[in-house]
Amino acid sequence: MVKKQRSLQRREESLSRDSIIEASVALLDSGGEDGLTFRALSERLSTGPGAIYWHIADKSDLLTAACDSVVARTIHEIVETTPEETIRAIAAGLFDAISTHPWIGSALTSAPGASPIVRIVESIGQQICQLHVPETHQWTAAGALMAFILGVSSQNAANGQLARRQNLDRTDFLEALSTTWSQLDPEEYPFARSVAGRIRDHDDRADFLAGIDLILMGIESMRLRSQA
Amino acid sequence: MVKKQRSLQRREESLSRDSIIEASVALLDSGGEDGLTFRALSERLSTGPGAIYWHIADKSDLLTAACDSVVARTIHEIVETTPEETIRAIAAGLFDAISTHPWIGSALTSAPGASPIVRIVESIGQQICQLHVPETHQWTAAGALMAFILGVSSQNAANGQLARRQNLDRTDFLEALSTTWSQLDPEEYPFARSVAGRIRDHDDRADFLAGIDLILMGIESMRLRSQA
DNA sequence: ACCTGAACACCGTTCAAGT
DNA sequence: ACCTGAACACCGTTCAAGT
Repeated sequence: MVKKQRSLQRREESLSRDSIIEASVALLDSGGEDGLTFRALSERLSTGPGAIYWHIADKSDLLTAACDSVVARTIHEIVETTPEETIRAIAAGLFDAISTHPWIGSALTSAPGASPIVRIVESIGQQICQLHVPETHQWTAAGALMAFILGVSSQNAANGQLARRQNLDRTDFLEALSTTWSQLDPEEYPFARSVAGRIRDHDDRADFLAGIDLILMGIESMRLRSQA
Repeated sequence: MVKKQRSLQRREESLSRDSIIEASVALLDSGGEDGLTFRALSERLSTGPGAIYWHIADKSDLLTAACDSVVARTIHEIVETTPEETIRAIAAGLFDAISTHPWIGSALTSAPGASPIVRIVESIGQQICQLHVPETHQWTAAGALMAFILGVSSQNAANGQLARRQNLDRTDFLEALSTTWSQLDPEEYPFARSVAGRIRDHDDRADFLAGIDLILMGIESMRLRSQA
């Protein structure tokens, strides 16, 4: 009879916004942006495509909600220490999350002002306040950090997706990119050629965190200057 | 007979990669990302949808090519002065270009390593070299600037598109965003609430350029530190 | 109130057939 | 070599009809 109760409960698990979002995240993770389809989704949830529209407005709503669920979890896991360290932790957490769920990158930039963005702004902004950045500069500092984090992370995720589409691993992909850049016209592309070698064996994540430190240094300079 | 020659010439203008890209940019500008369709494109070029595939690999190729044509034009227009000023000019030029052609933002992030990105890296990198940033840090500096420029510009463009979709102008949109943020839960979102007012009448472009200065300050700190 | 699934109006892409 | 346009295999979304 335990069995009976179990299967009864299971059948009572009706369609809900949360279960739809959970299934969407799974589909996006396994099949990328193209993997999320109302047909694939309804099949996975053993229902019809129309049923989903009772709980979700449209595909954009669905994508933002899926995005928000991952962002919320990521930010929730951050352990707060010093402001600088916490900002680095937020940055690294989002970088890794976007790396594992590459679809987040593009979903975030097409949902400005929506809840996932607000979560990120908030978590960064609270640390900016604790750094004693004057009120008039807080938005500049938080906005710059957020844009940088999302910008680099999305770019990195896009690299990974491109590599996967070409059936290469990360090393082979960077190798190929490095080779292409090193063969560019020396007259027109001296810089790209000169950094081509460095690209081959660089660590995107370390570079990213170095960029964060760069901005933190800039924020410190700004703070000092505005005090003078 | 002049007339005859003219119309003859005009008919001889057959389909070419360039004319396809030009038409694509026009469609993207007027109808956004959804406006670019092989059917709409072939109609505009008075041909069949299949004809386009003779000159272009697929839609992704088409989007990257359209993107590249705008980026190339933008970078070409930059007048070189001091390294810092030139970097600001590149940044402002790209910000404005992405503002006018909002579809560039998402197209750029989904085409990593492709020619438009290389153009941008190159133009920024050349200035970084002139700032006497040590070789080992050049890629970090150029990469950080690029990510920031593309990140903020895309975000800004996405804001504009969202506003347009809601039939609001920029002021009304920021007004609405500010109101939403000011009504957030004070316990959970103190920062977003506190900057809500500042968002209403801020200048995205000025904020963006302030962010660029922030990063330039960070690069200067990095350079000084690595010399010591 | 919530779900079903056929139907509608689209897509990108292919390909035999033309010139 | 280049173009045509019908056809294929999909989409997101709607909506009468069910429970």
